[in-house]
Amino acid sequence: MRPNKKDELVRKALTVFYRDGFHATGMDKLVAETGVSKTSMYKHFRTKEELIVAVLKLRDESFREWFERRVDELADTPADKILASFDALGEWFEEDSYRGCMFINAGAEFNCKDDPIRQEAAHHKQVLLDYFTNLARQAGARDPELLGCRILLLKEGAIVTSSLLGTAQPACDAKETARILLDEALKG
Amino acid sequence: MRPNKKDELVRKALTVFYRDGFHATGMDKLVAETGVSKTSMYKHFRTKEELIVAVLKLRDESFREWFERRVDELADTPADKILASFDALGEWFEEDSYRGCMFINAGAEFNCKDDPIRQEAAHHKQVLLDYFTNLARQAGARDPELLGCRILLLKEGAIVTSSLLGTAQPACDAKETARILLDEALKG
DNA sequence: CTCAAAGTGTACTGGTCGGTAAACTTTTGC
DNA sequence: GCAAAAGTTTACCGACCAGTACACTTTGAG
Repeated sequence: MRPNKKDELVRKALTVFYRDGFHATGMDKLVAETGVSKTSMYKHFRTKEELIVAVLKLRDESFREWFERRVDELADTPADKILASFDALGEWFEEDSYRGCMFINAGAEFNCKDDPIRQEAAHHKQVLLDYFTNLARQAGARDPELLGCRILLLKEGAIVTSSLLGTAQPACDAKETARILLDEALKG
Repeated sequence: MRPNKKDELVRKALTVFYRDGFHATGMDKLVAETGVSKTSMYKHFRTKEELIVAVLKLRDESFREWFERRVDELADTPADKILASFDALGEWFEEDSYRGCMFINAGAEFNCKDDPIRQEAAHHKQVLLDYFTNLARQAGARDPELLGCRILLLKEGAIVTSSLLGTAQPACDAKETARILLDEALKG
């Protein structure tokens, strides 16, 4: 149970930060909701910012792990995986606890360019871009980097729209749009 | 100078909220940065939330006014206006003060479903959706609602991506993507 | 069994939060 | 020119903010 308490803190803090936002979540609330004492928190993380960065690192890891696994379950070929990405997103949008993308939210709250929190968010998007670009390459797209960019645009757009309008419909719209882009990238 | 002080307060508060975020901006900072006394603020707006809603209403109005005017300057036909939208966005992304979409940011900070701030954000996106749908209809798209949705997805995706990655490039990517969607919606 | 690491509760700091009270000055309409 | 409306300054409220100090208990490895 040695490294568990720290991980447990990060895991529980993730839930609260995602639900209520970063600035709106004080360390006192975290103490109340995680059951971890404040003293212990500040033994693991020197500042709230350090804790948030740790939370984002966990989120990056666990989201991508879930996402890529789900896509693999839903489709076999690279081209189908690209389309299935939006089915996976749709499932996410329909969760009760869905609150948009944590990295977009973090970027909205911490605007300073060189903020490590913001850099963590940028990193997450970059890794997802690479994921889509790889799928595009494997699918035989004419310009994999370009198709990857476009798929990412659709994904981010679908997240923001579904979150603000409170419907999972954008996932379907994005999927059909992706189909058009995929066809265009594979033809000729 | 009767209605001016209130409008001036909202206008200046907009700048600060956009730059620093909503929760990170206290009323005391607003007093310091706007030159309007706190007493006077609370005479116009009963709560901080009311002020934020007023700020968002102004933002909705002024952003759309700027955006639609700029699009009209850049293109003549409805189809070209859809494409020119992304040129206008690109100009916005390159402004030093660019900090992403204020409504996306507001939605990230205020997550409660029935929060008036969130509803204001949803309204803004809905009005922009209508704008794109109208352009799509005028352009003779097969399914204007569908094309409108897709253009909106690209726009939101470009905003989020450009904001987090700190480059205006997504505007170009989105424009070329929109061209493909437009062709698809006009052909046959 | 023992000792150190890891965890705990409680109380505290100085500063900021959103919001209010009261007494005063300026601006405006008639 | 006079009253009301709109503005101001200053001081204050209780609550919460991030972060610390200290004395205490639990836990795990040798």
